[in-house]
Amino acid sequence: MILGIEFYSQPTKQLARSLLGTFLVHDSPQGRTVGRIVETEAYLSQNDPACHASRGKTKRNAAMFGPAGTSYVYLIYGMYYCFNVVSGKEGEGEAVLVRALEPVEGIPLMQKRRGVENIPELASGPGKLVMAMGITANHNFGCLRTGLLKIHATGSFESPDLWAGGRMKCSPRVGITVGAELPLRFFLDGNPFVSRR
DNA sequence: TGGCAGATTTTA
DNA sequence: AAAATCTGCCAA
Repeated sequence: MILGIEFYSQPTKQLARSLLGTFLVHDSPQGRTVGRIVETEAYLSQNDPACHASRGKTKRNAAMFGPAGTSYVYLIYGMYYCFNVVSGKEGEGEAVLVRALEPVEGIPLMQKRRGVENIPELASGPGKLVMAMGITANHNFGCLRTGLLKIHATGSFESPDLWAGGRMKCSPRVGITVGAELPLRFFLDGNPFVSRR
C-alpha cells in the first residue's frame, strides 16, 4: 500500500519516526529494488542551523521547500548523493534524511550497482542507499506518491525478510557540527543494517 | 573572487 | 588518516 498525503503531512519529527519500518521502493528500468527504512534524521525549519533550508532557498535546496512527499536529492562533498523526504508545510523547508535501509528485494541489482557483495554494506549509509536503489539527481523534486520511487507502508515482497528487529531509539545526528546536540536521529537499536562508523 | 566547510565513502 | 571534488557562504 502506497502511503498517502496524510502520512507525509505529519510533523517532521513524528514523520522521521513513522518512516522507520516502511519500504522504499524503486521500479527502475533495470528492475525493482526494495529496502526497509531503519534509520532517519529530521531537519527542521526553526532553531536548526544544520538544516539546509536554514539560510533560505538556493538552487540546490529548492526541492526542500516543495510540498510534503516530495523527494529532495542533493550532492554532498561533491561525490555522493543523499535522499530526503520533504515534510512540513509547502515553503517551510523541512525534510527527513533517510540514512539506512535493510535490503529486501532486488538484492542482486543492489550488489551490481554498489560493486559490493556483503548485504549489510549495501545500504547502511545515506550515500550507499542512494547507489543501491539507483536514485539519481533526476529524482530531485519527484513525487513519492505518484512516481517510480515511492514508499509503501507494508508489502509482500518476494525475497526472504531479513528483518532483524530492534527497538526504536533516538540520538544526536551524524556528521554535523552545528546543532549537533539535538536528538533528531531515529533508528532501530541493534539492527545490523543501521549506518556505522 | 578565493578559501573553506560540509547531512560521505573508500582506500592506504 | 586522507583523498575525491561540488555548492554556497563569508571575508577580502
